[in-house]
Amino acid sequence: MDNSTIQQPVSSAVEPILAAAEKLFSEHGFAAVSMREIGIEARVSKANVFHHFGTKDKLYKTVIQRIIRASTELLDELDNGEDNFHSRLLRFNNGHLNNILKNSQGACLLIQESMALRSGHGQQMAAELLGNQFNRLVKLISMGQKAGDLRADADPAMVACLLVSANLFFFDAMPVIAHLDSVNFADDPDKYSAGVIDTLFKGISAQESEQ
Amino acid sequence: MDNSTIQQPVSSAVEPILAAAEKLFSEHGFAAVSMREIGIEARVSKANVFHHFGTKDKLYKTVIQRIIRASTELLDELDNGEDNFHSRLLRFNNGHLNNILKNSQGACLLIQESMALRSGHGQQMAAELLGNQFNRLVKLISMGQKAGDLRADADPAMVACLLVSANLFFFDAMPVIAHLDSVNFADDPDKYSAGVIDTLFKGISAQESEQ
DNA sequence: TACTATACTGACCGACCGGTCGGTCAGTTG
DNA sequence: CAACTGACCGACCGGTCGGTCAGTATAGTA
Repeated sequence: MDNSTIQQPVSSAVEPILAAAEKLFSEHGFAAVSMREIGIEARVSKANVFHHFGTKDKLYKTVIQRIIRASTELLDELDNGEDNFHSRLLRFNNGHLNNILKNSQGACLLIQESMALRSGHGQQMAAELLGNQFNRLVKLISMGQKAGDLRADADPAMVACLLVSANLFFFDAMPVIAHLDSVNFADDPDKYSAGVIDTLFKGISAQESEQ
Repeated sequence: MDNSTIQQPVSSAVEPILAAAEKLFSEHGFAAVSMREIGIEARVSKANVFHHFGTKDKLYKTVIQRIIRASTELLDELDNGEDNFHSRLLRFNNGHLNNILKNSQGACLLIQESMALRSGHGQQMAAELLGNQFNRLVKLISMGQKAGDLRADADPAMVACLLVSANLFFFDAMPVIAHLDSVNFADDPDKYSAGVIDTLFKGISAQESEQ
């Protein structure tokens, strides 16, 4: 048969279940979502969810691993290009932010997971992902520093912290901040990202050279 | 009687219940904590928890309001002092970070609450608090800008974003980042805070004046 | 045709949930 | 002394939880 459905890896129900679980877990957290609700969202019986994933924990870990895989794949596409340091950092930062915004459900779940929740269902997996992304950014910054594009006394890890934290902040605090009249970049991620890079490059001090 | 117990506002059980609820909610989230567990943690019967707080939702909102009150009180102490802009910003940022670290349970709860969880048990309260703190910081930065201590083309709200996000990032991602060998400020909040201010003031660009 | 493996379901289980109930007890008031 | 109050508890309620199981539907194989 030459239908458009070329391959269906395991079963037609697995993917809807994973999508429903990712949506509900990210919206309400692990404990607040029941297997019955996931089955309803995926138009499948609760028993079938258990049939495919065994336990609630296994389903959750599968969801997290799927998010991590998608996230790293998206990030790999950003490693190409040989332009100068400033524009490359801008591309990386913009891509990182848009990556977060694109699948906000997954990002929400990973942030939940990386927080101090001691239960740690998938905590170490999230930690590994964030660590990898962070190291990659630090390496990029260090390269720019050795090439002379970045002042020598700046700490690459500190710069990476400022960049990543700015993006995470945009994602999960901007809905709260947006209504303040002092903020005019709430609805434009690209503008925000560019502003972050610009502010970070030029610094905020009034005197041009103090030493 | 002139005991040391001068006044006990309502009951001897209310405070332990609130403390237990704040601890458990921040560690595991709203849905993952049962009223029975809160009672056990507070060494009180579950029925007594309901006696004092009515419902689980009311207890949760009480906990959040208590955190918000404590947070704003701690922040009020930072508004004094008339030193120059740089050191004042340093003081504010350092105080903000230490404030978060001091009652990390409350901060954890507020961050959970301000995230995209659509349920919104105490979301608007958390949003109000974050908005107030943010506005206060923007005002401080604007004052420094008008006084000439800050370059005129910088956006105060953007600078505030960078500062607040850096602190939040330290709080909830540093346990994950700390193990990377590129990071050497993980266990010293003061050093981190000073580094953030320093990097932000001087900028990261190599050329001293590009215009 | 019969056999087998897998997807799938409704019915069901014990445990626990948020919340309520009747009732005990110490302290206060008159 | 009785009357009353609020803190407090064990027992219980209807309902939902994660998880199991017997049985059906379906497709491939021989």
